[in-house]
Amino acid sequence: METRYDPKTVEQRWYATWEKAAYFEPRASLTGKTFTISMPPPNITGDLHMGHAMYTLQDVLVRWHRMLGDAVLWVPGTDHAAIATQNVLEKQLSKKGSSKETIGREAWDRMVQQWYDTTGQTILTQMRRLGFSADWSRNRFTMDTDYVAAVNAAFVRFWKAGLIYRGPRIVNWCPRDRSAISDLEVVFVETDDQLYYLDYPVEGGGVISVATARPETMVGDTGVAVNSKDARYRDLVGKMVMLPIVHRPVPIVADDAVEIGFGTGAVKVTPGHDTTDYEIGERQKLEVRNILHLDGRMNIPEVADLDGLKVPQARTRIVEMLRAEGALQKIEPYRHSVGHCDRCNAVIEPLVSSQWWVRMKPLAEPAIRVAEDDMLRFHPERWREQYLRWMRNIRDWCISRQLWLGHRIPVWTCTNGHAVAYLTQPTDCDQCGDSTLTQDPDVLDTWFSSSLWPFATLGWPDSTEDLRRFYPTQVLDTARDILYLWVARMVFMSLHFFNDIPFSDVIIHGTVMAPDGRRMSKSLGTGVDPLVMVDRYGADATRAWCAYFGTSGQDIRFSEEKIKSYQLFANKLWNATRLVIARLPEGSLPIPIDAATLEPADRWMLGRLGAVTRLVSEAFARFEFGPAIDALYEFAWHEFADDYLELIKPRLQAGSGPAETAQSVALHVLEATLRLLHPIMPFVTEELWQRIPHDGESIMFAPWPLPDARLEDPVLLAEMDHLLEVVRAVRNVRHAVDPKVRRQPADLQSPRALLADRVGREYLATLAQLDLSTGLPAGATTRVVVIGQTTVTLGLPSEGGAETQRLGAELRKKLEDIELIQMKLNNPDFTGKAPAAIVERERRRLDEARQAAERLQTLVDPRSG
RNA sequence: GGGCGGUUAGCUCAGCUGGUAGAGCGUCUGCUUUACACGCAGAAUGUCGGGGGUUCGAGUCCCUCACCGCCCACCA
Repeated sequence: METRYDPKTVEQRWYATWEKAAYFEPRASLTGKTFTISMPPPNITGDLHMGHAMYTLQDVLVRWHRMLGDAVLWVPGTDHAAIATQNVLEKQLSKKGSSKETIGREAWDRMVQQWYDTTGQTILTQMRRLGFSADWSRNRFTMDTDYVAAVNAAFVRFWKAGLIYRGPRIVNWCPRDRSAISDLEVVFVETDDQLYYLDYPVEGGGVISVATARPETMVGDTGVAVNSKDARYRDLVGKMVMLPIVHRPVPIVADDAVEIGFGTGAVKVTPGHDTTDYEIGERQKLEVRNILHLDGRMNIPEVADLDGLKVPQARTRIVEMLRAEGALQKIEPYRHSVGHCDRCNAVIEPLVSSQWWVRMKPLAEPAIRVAEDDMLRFHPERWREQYLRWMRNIRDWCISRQLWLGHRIPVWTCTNGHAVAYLTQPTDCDQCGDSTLTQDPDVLDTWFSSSLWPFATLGWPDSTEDLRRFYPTQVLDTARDILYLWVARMVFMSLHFFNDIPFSDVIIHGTVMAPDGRRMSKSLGTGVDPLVMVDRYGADATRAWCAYFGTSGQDIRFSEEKIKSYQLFANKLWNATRLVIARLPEGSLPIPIDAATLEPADRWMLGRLGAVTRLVSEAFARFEFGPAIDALYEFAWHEFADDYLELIKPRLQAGSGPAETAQSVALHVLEATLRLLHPIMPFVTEELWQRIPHDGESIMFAPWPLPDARLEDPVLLAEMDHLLEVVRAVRNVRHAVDPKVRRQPADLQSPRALLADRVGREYLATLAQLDLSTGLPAGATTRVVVIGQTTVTLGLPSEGGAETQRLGAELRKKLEDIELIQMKLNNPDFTGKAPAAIVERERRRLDEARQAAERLQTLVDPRSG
């Protein structure tokens, strides 16, 4: 074996082996249970980024459950991401001076198909490099024929249940995409703007002042609203005002949506272009006037000067006109949020348009209940409240988009005007038999189709074997930004179609930020390519980083050094394995451990393994991977390699008798540790596991280790701690006296090796009197070191220097501690009110501190001992 | 406007039901000891964002302020 672990070839080789052997496909369950995760489908346009690397958490879970013996299925796939993809393709066309309108629908569809065919698999191929054990044979795409059928089925069932309606309502209109978008796809950006105060003349004399950030919409005003409790305006309610410029009379109405304290307390109402105003208009029966074309330009034929202008120009022009009419009172600087399109960043223009809607109240109700009843659990738990808040305040969902890409709405209208939803293209109208049918031109919101993901990927609406076997799923892991867009919607979809939740545990993993704390983004140049990390440090190291930070629930700054530390960890495992199998004939079978020949160090090690096994299993069950990897790192590196392997080295080299036990214990612990680590670091563990004696074809299906509480021995643990303390003290003294000391016997360089046989045969009791002063050069002085109950006699060549001073400082600190504890124990409030166990512990601490002080005294001034 | 999260060693982060602060990286010292220098053995480093309070005792509970980040809202 090489002295270094090289992830590259190992990863490639094992991944190919696993995939070829169909290891990622579900096997028969040994537990009677299944374990299913639907992978959040990445956008087909996207490149792999750190967000996807976080899916490592899902792989950890599925790999763990495979080892537990469950039938495991992790379903991968991709989403067509209608708006995003359309933007990409439109950009391509515009580069060539063309557009989708120019090439026409047919050519466009071909272009889309070609795009899907060529880019579809890239991101999934990249995921393989991270070792993801998803069942690629079940890969799904939201535009697959089967999936389209599921989308249509969902739509038709909603339709039949009366949950879908079409109607004109105010929507968020993106003038660039020329499509409606849902509330969730509007991002609000704080903008420095201006607030305009306009004076509208009131019928019978006087004016009423209104404040607005959008003066250009005044040409669409159909009312002025005041709060009914506002004494200032009470007498004006019911009167008419005359709009400037268009010279159209509109009524003053009372509506309590108006805040008395804001602006002037009077609001111009533009039901056609403002969500709030639309609602006021509905309540007050105000006329809805449209003043915009679908591309966002002014549609105001009665004012030739304005018609066809873009909004900013129209605003300037209207302000001039208002000023000329004396209707502009003042302008104030104003900061407020302006809605932008999530995808193309254009300013959203609310307008009234006929769209398809899903009635949300009946769907939300059960979705609220499952979270309240804790059937649906969130990790971290606080996301439950966020989910509930959204679900409780939900509004109807606008599911139609005026795009050229996506699932067409399966509604056909005949010449007699009968609109009906069909699963497939109908030949004649259900209602009148008319055979001239036209399909609705709109497509569905991407999230309508993706919210069917967990069951549509398993074959729904057909009752397939997969659906029966693997649905509902268990865990859904994703980033928080699609909690409402996707997670919440999957919940109510599943409750509607299955009367069951789609998954029982939702993990919201932290978002990876750039090292400087900014958002990771390609445009900012702050993105980190996970594949570059895989190239540099290996997939295992990259995964370990994700697992470490992923489930803390906190956003995390990217730290390459931490990934690197896991690369070194993999290397450590590699070398520890080299040592353990150095004297083992190739092809050896597992060696059973003979309990009768176990020595204290062996029992200590096995006990520690049991404790770590328990800790890791419990942490995994709580989805807390950070503490799990931490414990495994500490255990494998420091306890197993640094302590145990050093202790048994002499035995390993001896070759027989106790050597065999040491060998078999070391192998046993190593093998179990590899299994515990496998879900997080699959490659290096498989490679090493295959090189040591093992049972089975792959570590992927090796049984998950069970903790053996019988082996955990607190007394032994305390004794080992004591031993290691003795070792440390001896080293310190040596270091104090002469940092450069190196002499025969070499054992002082490696006191653990020196102590090993005492730990073994004579047990720790021999430590009571430990003489390390033999074999020293002439002129050595002798020191006696007391550590707890152990006396160590050391022979050392010269007196100490700087280190003795350090020990002096340590002694002073100890004396301070003693004083502090003393004070505490002298306080009757403490001894009277604190629990007895705590007081007892303080007493013990005091004793220990005194002993330590004594020891330090000896070291600082050898003559005093 | 409302809500949530964060503020702990130089950096990145852990710290469960309150009992005198931990890890990794970095820094410093020594060591090429035949598993590993991608290593080993040691060391140093924190008024736990500020201020109050509860308590025998607070990083941990309560109040309050500040800053950073996120989410929600009919911010005319």
